[in-house]
Amino acid sequence: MGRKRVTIEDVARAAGVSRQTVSRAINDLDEISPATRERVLRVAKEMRYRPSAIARGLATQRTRSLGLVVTDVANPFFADVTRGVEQVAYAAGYTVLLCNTDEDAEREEAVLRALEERWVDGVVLCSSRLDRDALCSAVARQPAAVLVNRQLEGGEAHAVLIDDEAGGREAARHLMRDGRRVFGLLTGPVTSYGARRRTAGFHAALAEAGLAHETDRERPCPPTVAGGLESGRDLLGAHPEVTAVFCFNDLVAVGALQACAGLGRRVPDDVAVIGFDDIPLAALVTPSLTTCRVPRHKLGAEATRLLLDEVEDRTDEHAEVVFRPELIVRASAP
Amino acid sequence: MGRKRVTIEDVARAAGVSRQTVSRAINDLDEISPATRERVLRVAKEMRYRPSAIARGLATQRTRSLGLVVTDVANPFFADVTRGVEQVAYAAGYTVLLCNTDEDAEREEAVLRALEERWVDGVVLCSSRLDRDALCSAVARQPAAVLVNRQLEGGEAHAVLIDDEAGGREAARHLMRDGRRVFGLLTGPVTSYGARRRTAGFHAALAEAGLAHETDRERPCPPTVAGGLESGRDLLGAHPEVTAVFCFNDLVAVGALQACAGLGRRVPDDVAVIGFDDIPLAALVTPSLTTCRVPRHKLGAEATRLLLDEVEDRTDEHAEVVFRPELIVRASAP
DNA sequence: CTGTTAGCGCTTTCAA
DNA sequence: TTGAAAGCGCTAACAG
Repeated sequence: MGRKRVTIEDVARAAGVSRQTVSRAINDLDEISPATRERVLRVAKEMRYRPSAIARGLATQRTRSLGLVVTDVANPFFADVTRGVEQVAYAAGYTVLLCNTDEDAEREEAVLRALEERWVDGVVLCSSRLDRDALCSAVARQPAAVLVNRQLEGGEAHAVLIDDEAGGREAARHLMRDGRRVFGLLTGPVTSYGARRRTAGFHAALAEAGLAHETDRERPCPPTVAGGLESGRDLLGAHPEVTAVFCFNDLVAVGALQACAGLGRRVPDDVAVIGFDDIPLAALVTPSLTTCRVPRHKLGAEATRLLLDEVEDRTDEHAEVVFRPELIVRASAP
Repeated sequence: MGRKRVTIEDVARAAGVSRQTVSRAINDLDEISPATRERVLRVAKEMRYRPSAIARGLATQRTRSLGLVVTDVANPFFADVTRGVEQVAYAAGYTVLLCNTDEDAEREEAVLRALEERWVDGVVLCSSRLDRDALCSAVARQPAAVLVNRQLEGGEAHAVLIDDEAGGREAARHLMRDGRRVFGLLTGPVTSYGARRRTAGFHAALAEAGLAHETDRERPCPPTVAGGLESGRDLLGAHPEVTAVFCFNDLVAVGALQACAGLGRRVPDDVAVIGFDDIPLAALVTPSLTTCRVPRHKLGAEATRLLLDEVEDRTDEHAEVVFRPELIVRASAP
């Protein structure tokens, strides 16, 4: 490990040509005779030459790398989004720099700064926790950017979204059809754009049906099993009249399931539970979770496609792609 | 988006000093007067100057970035390892490039090549599927490398391991204590080093107890729920006499649970099931999984610590760190 | 078709 | 304490 690097100069010398000719060969340009190209490539291969992406980046001002910012890599939601991003990026010859923000706005800004210094060609920013102004200027400082699960109303950036309101609405309607009337909500992080819209959709459906709802039966929580367990306990303890709980995501819903078990409330007989995302776990817990399915992989893939369009100048406008969640009915809320 | 970049030159001009002086200020070197440093930093900040990691990398031959290679980001095991890596790397000022191999050796080599071209300072390589020779030369081409879940007997690289044999042994002993005598194994990917060692440990414990075991009650499988389901069905169908199944990991074990359910075999009454890793899911399925807990986060963190030691020349020798798995007894194999 | 020259933005000498 | 010159490895623009 750690021997000298083989440079384009070394290859040029060994092949008896100029650096530029080597460059033409390895980049498959056509101002070069087939014979020399072949010879150069052979020499390069023998020497195990690897063109430096760093030097190339400095020369071309582009790095063929993309930043991906998520709040938590260990969240199955982002794991799938990440795969979608990776797949499209890799196919187009780009590398992905993955960054974690831990739901923290400061950390998010630090991470975006680091990506900027690394000259990534663009950024996929998921579930940003920045406020409007900070987000706006952060996005403006990147050469290209696509938001996921978040929107800038002015249209300053591409956005790939799910119709959170529709999801919330469908969940509410489904519960009402089942005869439920008193609802609790575990609303997730207060800084989450999606969380607010899901709640809004849920409220809208209740209002439509002329049903009263008290917001003191709502609890924010971290988007984790632990968060759902704790806030779920609190909610159900304070409001034993609740017969259905709509959760920010499936992890929270699993926590809610545990809270029910701990309090001796049967699911779905006493309390129905609905999650969001349809992560693989949702089908595996007992009772299995009713949830709003989100095309996570597509979210990442589509975001990356849009990003590459912008990076490679194939588009001027800022697109907005909305995926509609699909209610998956399972045992926790039949 | 996409305005001109502010360079060190711009800052130098604006501050009325040389580029070198700006460099000294931003890198906190001490051959500079406090007054100029302060002034330069103020100007740099006003201009929102961001030093280019690319140019710096070319000049210094180091990029302050690390590669992380895993077989699947969406696997909760690697998600936690990734967090461990990220945490240590970030604290030391390094960026992490995450790469997926999809359990494919060719893809793994491609990914390592890409990292080499990007001049990462070192690589954390998890669960490599390369054969000994390929792995050896791949490692030799990186400036520094740490293997996770894999070992090079010659000691050509740092390795962070779990004691897979001990895990397999403990699982077998636990099942025998419960009176089980006829075992099936879902052994995971054939190319997995850990898989072979887990199976070996399991075998060893049976031999120790003088128990016969037929290897035709063993099935390899992809390390996923689907893989466990399919191979589990096949195994239990062909060998109804099996009363306990030891699985490569928890995902496979969950698949096995589903296979049992499908075949009407009760767990643990008819068939006991043991997994490996103790991913969060293990405690959440019904019946909850007995499994060997592996300190995934520590695995990643420790690997990165070793890697940084090598990158920053704090060590010469190749360390080998072994974590011992801990048997967590739950409902699937009491 | 091939080579030469210049320069990407930074750090590393070495002088002043 | 500061600055000037050179170079990291590559590509872009131009000449031949």
